[in-house]
Amino acid sequence: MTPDRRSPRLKDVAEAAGVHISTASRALNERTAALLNPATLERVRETADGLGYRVNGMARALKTRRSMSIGMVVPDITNPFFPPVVRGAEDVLDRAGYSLLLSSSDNDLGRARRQTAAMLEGQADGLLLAMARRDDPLVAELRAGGTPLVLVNRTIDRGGVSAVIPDDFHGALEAVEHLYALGHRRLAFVGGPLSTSNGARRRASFDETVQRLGLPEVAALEAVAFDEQAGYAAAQTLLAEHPRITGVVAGNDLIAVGIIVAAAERGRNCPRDISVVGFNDMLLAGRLQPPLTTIRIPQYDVGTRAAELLMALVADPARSPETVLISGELVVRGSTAPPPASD
Amino acid sequence: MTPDRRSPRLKDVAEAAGVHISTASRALNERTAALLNPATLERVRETADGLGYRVNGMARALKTRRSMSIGMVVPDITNPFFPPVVRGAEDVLDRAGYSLLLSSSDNDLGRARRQTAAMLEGQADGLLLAMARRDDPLVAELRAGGTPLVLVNRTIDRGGVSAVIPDDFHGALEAVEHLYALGHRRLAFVGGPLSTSNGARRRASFDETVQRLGLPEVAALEAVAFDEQAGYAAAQTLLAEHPRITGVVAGNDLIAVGIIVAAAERGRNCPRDISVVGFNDMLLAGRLQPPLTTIRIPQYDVGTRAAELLMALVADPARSPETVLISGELVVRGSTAPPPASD
DNA sequence: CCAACGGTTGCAAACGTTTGCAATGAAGCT
DNA sequence: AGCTTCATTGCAAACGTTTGCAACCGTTGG
Repeated sequence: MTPDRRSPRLKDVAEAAGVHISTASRALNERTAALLNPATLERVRETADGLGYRVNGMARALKTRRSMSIGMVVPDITNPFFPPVVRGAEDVLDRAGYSLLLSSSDNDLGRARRQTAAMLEGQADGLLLAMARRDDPLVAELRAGGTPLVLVNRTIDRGGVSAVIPDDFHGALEAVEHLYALGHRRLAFVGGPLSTSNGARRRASFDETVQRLGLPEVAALEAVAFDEQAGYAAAQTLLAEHPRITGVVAGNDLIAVGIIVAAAERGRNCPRDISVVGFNDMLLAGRLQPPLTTIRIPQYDVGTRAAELLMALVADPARSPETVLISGELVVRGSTAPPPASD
Repeated sequence: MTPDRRSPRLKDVAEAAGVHISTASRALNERTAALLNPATLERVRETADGLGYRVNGMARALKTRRSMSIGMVVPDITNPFFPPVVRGAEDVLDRAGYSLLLSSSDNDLGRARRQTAAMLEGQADGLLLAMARRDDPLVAELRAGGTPLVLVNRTIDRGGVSAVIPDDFHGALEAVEHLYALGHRRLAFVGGPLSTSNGARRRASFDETVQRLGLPEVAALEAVAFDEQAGYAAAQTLLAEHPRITGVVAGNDLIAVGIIVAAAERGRNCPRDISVVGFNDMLLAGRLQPPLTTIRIPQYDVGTRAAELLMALVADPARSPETVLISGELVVRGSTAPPPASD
C-alpha cells in the first residue's frame, strides 16, 4: 500500500534533484562541495533534506576505508578514575567527527583481545588502550598489525608506542615527602599490581625516595587490584605485620579508602593514628570521611591528550611514538596529619 | 620490496584455500558453516587463521544491513550514576556480540541530535537513550524514524516507547516516610529539573506523600541540574527562606551532597541539625561525610534490563513498547537522624 | 574564427561481503 | 539402469557509496 521504501539512498536524492548520483555525492560531501555549481549544490542539499536523506556510513566507510570511529578499552568504566578520561577523549573525538566505541576489559586479556578484535573488524580507525600491562602481548600484536594506537594511563615497558600517562614517579615522591614533612618516619606503600606501569613506577619511586630520606622502617605491599576491596585486604596484612607504621601512600584513591576502612576496624583512626595519601583525586575524594589527601591527576586532560595524540597518529601513521607525562600535584586534605604524639 | 599487501580479503583466503570466495564466506560464518563439508570447513578456517584474516565489518554490514553496534547517549558519563548502567548495558551487549558507541550529550539537545545522527549514519542497530526530557522532540523524531529505541533512567510523558526507569514514585515516598518516622515534620524537597521524568515524578511523589501525612510546613525547590553545584545553589535558597526545615529529600545523591555542604557553611550540621536523604546510592555514597542515607537504585541492573529490552526490540521491531520499573530500597546511613531536641 | 581553457557534470569501476539460485556429482531407490 | 534426492560448491548480483577520468559547454584570447 504505502510506498514504504526503506530510507532513501543517494540514488533517490539524485533522481529527485535531477542530477547524477555522483553529483549528489559531491554535494553532500563538504570536501567536494566546492566543485559544484552553487545552484545545483543548493538544490541537491534541499532535496536531500526534504527526503530525510542520511548517508549510509557503512557504504561510505567501505569505499573510503575510514569508519570515523575510535575504540577505547578501559579496565572498568565503573572505576571513578576512568569516566573523566573517557569524557575527555570523547570531547576531542566528537569535535574531530569521530565516534567512540567503549568497552571494559575487566583486566581479562582474553576479553580485551575479543573486544579489540571486534573494534578492528568494525574498522575502528584507531585504538585508545587504558588496560595495558607492562608486558602486554596484546599491544605488541596490535602494534604489529599497524593499528594507530595510544596507550592511556598505563604503558608498556618496552617503548615503541605512544602513551599518555601520569607522572607516577613525581607523584609518589610528593606523597612520601608530604608525609615526611609532617613528621612521619615509618612509612608504607600499598600499591596496585606491579604488572602495571603505574603500580611499578609508583612503587619504584616510593622505594627510592624513602631510601634517599634514610627512613629506618618501611613496608611495601601490592594490592591485587586498584580497588577498595584489594586495598582493604592488603591493609589487613600491613596493619597486622607492621603495626608501627604511621603513614601510608596508597596506589590510588580507592586503595586509600580500603586502607582507611581496614584501619578503622582495628581501632586506628585516620588521620589521628595513621595518615594515608591517595592518588588521582577521583571525583568526591574531597567529600569522603576523611577528605582524602591525594596526588591530583587531571584526568580529563589525560583523555584529551590521548585523543589528540591518536588523531595525529591517524592522520600520519608514520609519526613516531611519543609518550607524554601528565604531572600531578599534591592536594592536602584531611587524611594526613602529624603522627601520634607518642611517636 | 615486501609484497606489502594490505590486510587479506576474503578473496585471498579463498584462493589460498583453493575454494570459491562464497565457500570461504560460508566457512567463516557460524550460521552457514554447517552447509559445508567438514574437511573444507577446516581447511578454509586454517588458512584464514594463517593469513591473519579479519572480516571487513563495513562490507559485511553494508550487505547485511546490521552493524552489530548500539549507540548510547548519557547526559554525562562523569556523573557517578551512569558508569554502572553503562557497564550493565555493555555486559549484555557484549554477550550478544554487539559493540557500544557511547557519547555524552551534556543535556544539550543539539549535541544529542548530532550524536544520534552520527550513530545512525554509522548504522547503529538501536539506541539506548539516557538523556530524554519529558517532552523530548528528539525521541519523537527517532521513534518516527523507526529506530529500535529504549529510554534509560528517564522517560517521556507520552508513552509509546520502551523505557527502563527507577520507581521514582515509590522511592521518594520511602524517603519521606523515613524522615517522618524519625520524627521530622517540616520537610523540604530539593529535586532535579522538572523537565525530566525523574525530577517530576519524585516531586509529585513528595507532594502527595507530605499531603497525605498532613505535614504543616513544606517547601519544594528545583535544582537546575542533578549535580552537586545545583544542589548547593538550591540549598542556599532553601536554608535562607525556610530556616525551620529539619529534613530534606534530595533529587539525587549529588544534590544531597550539595545540600549538606551548603548547610555546613551556615553552621547547620548534617545529621545533627538537618537530615538529608539522597537518591540512587551512587558509588562511595556510604563513604561520604556523613555516609548518605539514600534510596538505592540497582544501577547495573538498569543497564542490563535496558540492553536486554533493546536486544528484544532489535530482534522484533514490531514488539510493543513496554516500560519496566526498577524498584529501589531505602538504605539508612549517617545523613539522617531524629530532628534537634529543641523541636 | 579557432583553440585552449576552466568550471561542471556524468560514467563506471571499485570497496569486500553475503546469499538465492543453479550446477555438479554421488548415493539411494525401485 | 534410470530417476530422485541430497550434500556440497560455484556463480553472480547486489549492498550504497566515492572518485579518477572523460565529456561537455560556454568563454576568452589571439
